[in-house]
Amino acid sequence: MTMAGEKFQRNTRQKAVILDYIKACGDSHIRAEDIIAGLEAMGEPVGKATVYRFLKVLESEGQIRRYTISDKVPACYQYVGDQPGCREHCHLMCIRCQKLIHVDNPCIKQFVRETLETEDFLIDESKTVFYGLCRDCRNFLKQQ
Amino acid sequence: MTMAGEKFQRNTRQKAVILDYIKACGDSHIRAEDIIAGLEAMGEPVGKATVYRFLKVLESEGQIRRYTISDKVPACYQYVGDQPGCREHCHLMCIRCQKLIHVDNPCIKQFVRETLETEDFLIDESKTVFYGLCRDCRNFLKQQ
DNA sequence: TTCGCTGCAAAAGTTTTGCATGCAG
DNA sequence: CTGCATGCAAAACTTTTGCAGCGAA
Repeated sequence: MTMAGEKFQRNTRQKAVILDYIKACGDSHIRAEDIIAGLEAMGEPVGKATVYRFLKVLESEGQIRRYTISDKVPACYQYVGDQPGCREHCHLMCIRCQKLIHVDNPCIKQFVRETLETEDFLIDESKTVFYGLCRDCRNFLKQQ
Repeated sequence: MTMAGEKFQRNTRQKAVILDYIKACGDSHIRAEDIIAGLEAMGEPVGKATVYRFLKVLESEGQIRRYTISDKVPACYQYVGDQPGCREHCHLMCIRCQKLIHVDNPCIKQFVRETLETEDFLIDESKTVFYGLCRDCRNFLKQQ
């Protein structure tokens, strides 16, 4: 018997190794291709379609987060975990070195409140990524 | 004889109608496909490759801005004009209906300033997309 | 007469889907 | 048994590229 909105999920070797692999990557951002190649190298090959399908499930469950840095680069994924507290902040990402910085700024909280009032739009702050250039990369580019 | 970094550009009918079309769209975001279809409908057909190639040129010149809202949706373009920065803004996107809303909020400007000071991180506000649910979609989900 | 520009088709590259088979429950 | 899951290949889709011919300067 399944609940209304969610589909019953079977436990398979493939799902287990995919999730383990993502968890083992910690804070770093990995692409679907990394998972496929990594599991292949570990002697636990999983089909490409299976990986993409399960990534969608994990994302909809909130277990992982999907980042679209740009459309020139494949999407990246990151393990979030079950603790809801870690979702209450947004991120800065450097478009050059892909460094990720956590941000918890009152301006953003205020903006989220205002947007709900003025636009009637409920922002999910945890999905927010600000793109730009970090200090190191700006210095590097200056020297070019 | 061309300057160091820039390539000499020839004036052609295609470039003229493409740029005119983008300008005529004003503030709205248009996709490459919109331009191709629009010009086709106007009796000024331009090849797909030509459109994409010229869009890249216009973007590198700063005449238009390119938005990658998500990789589920094609890139959008907008005319900027001669005063880059004057239309700097970010976006709200509904994760259910994919509606896009323009936002020009002082909280965000403030956040961008603070982030440059405290994190030494230079945010490109125009690349920012806040994801969430619009009023219509929240009402729809409530009724489920 | 240059040599950048155009347009078509094909390629590139990530993500999705159809379908036959496999296997968890 | 049931029917969701898997894996392969093909498709879907946006964007890029190769190339022969065109045309602006």
